[in-house]
Amino acid sequence: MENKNTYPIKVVSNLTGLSIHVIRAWEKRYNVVVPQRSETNRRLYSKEDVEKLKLLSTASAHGYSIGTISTLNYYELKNLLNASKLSESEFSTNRMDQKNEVENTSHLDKCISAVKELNAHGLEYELYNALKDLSQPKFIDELLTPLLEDIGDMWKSGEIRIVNEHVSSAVIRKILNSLIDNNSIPSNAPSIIIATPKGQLHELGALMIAVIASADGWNVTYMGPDLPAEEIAAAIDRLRPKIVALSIVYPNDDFTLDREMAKLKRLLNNGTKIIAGGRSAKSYGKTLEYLNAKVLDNIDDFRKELEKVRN
Amino acid sequence: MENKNTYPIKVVSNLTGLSIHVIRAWEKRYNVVVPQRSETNRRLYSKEDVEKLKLLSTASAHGYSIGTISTLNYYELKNLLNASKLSESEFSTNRMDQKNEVENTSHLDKCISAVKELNAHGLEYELYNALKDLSQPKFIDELLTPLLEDIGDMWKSGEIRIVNEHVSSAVIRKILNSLIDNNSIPSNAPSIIIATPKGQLHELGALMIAVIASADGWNVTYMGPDLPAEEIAAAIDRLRPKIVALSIVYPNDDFTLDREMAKLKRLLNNGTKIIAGGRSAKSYGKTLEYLNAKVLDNIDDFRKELEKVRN
DNA sequence: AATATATTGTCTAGCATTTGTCAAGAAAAA
DNA sequence: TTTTTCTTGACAAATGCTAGACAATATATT
Repeated sequence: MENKNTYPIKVVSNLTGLSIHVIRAWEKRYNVVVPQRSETNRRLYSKEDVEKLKLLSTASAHGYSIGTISTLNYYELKNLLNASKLSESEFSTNRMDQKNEVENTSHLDKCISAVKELNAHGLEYELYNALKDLSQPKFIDELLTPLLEDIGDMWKSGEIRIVNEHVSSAVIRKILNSLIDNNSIPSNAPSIIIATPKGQLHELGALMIAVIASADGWNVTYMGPDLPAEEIAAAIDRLRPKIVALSIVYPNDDFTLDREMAKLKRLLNNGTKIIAGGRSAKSYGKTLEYLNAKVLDNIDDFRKELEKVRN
Repeated sequence: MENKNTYPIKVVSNLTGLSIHVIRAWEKRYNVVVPQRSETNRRLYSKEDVEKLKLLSTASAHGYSIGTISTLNYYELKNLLNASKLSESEFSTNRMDQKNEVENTSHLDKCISAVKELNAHGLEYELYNALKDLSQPKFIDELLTPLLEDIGDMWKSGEIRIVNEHVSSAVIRKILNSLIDNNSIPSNAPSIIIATPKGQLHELGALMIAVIASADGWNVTYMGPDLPAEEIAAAIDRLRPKIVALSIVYPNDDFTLDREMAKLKRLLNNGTKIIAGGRSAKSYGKTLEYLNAKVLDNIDDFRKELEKVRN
């Protein structure tokens, strides 16, 4: 194979989820990987470099400081992550052959084609493929989120039918479900409840949040869509979670939600933190403020909030 | 084994469920563990440190005060927890521990307990356990089906709340999804579309059917719940499946469904076979007969029908 | 029973280190 | 031209450290 040292830094950044700056900083400060250089001094990363950086990236994301793990080699890193039961999502679908190259059509484009063609298998295959290439955060932030937006747009514009949206949702739901790993969390991990209030049927956003919290080591209880306030309150009472995350997607002309939120407020008395997110969360500003809910714009803020509450 | 002291305090906090503050406090006050320090005075914990802290954490969570157990070593702690039947196993809620020895409690009973306790992880764990013990058909016929019936009954009788039903559904959906294997299906496998018509929100039956068809080597396109007739027709038109399976769960006072079925009939003209199943399918006898649909009572008949159509 | 004492988890303040991010200016690639 | 990449240096945010204080419980003493 000719393409042994073929990854420029931008590609490495995409593959690992690390920013270009961070990759260079880690090299400068710790020599975590020292890529070959082109004749003109460009960094050229090998496949092994990328793999090691992926491991370092997930380890770093789970609290290991780069300084302490920078000296470990590939296998020591593997052990470290296995020992902590934090191994990155394992999708060794041995069947899926490696067509690593040919990245000209992006994952997103392929996914959109599959959606239009009502090709559920194609969509699923492509998403798993992307998962192999991208880190999990990138998968969610840069593929799934825009894909869902595009599907929504295409649906609104009549470019696709309801059935396309349904089938795609089913596939995405399946994949998100498979990413929620409940087996590797410590017994006394902090708990989070995830629900979408009554009148809110769309659940993919909630599932994404569930995946993120699970990857971050939270004890996730996913309650699904369309749950009345008193039911959410009952669950809080029973499970005493640190956080209740509400996913709110539908636009703001929905008075049911206001009523439900008021009810929830009445029913709560303990210190559980409430986080609201989703496309339309902001439109309920007053209601949510009244609930002492933290309103989050985007997924990354949700990640940060998780960290904050945890400590 | 290399005894790497590589765990920084943040990771230890995540692994043990203890806050960083508590870890330091316990060290300052009782020296429960005394980690090595880095050159710059950062704490570096060993694997043994982490294990001991885990034990201390669960013991503490179960009422032992840290002062009284701080002097115990690893094995004394183990004994203590075993003696109290509080092993750190992730899924032993203290309630269930007491009937530990009684293996005659069936999977079903354990699942029902988990449902009542709103213990999503317990339910998931138990179902996976059952999956290991039982063959897939038995799992569906003898565990999942009665479990769903029981959940329905308990819900109707007010023994459990809506939220119990929701959480359980989410878990079961997750497991069923994971059982649909789309990777090992040959490209020329016969196709089947699975949907629940409009007005039919409950989808677990449909998912069970999807699992069965998938296990039988069919190319499954699962379209999810609540799909209008013209959308189903569009999908049939596009995918040309051999079978369309409709899952009908709600009781028979639903006129929407009659209308939807009539519409579907109008929209279809090819030779696709339609199968209807689900608790309430029979109540729609006339309507479905008019559609030339085959109405099936139980899952086994569905399996047989699959075989018949395939050949 | 009431009071005193001890225990324990949580928090703050001030300082040091670590780490992610950015800017500027030059060079190479698209 | 525009984008990408390079190096260097600087900065700000995050994290960790110590010491000490506080409030809520638990335990002991009167």
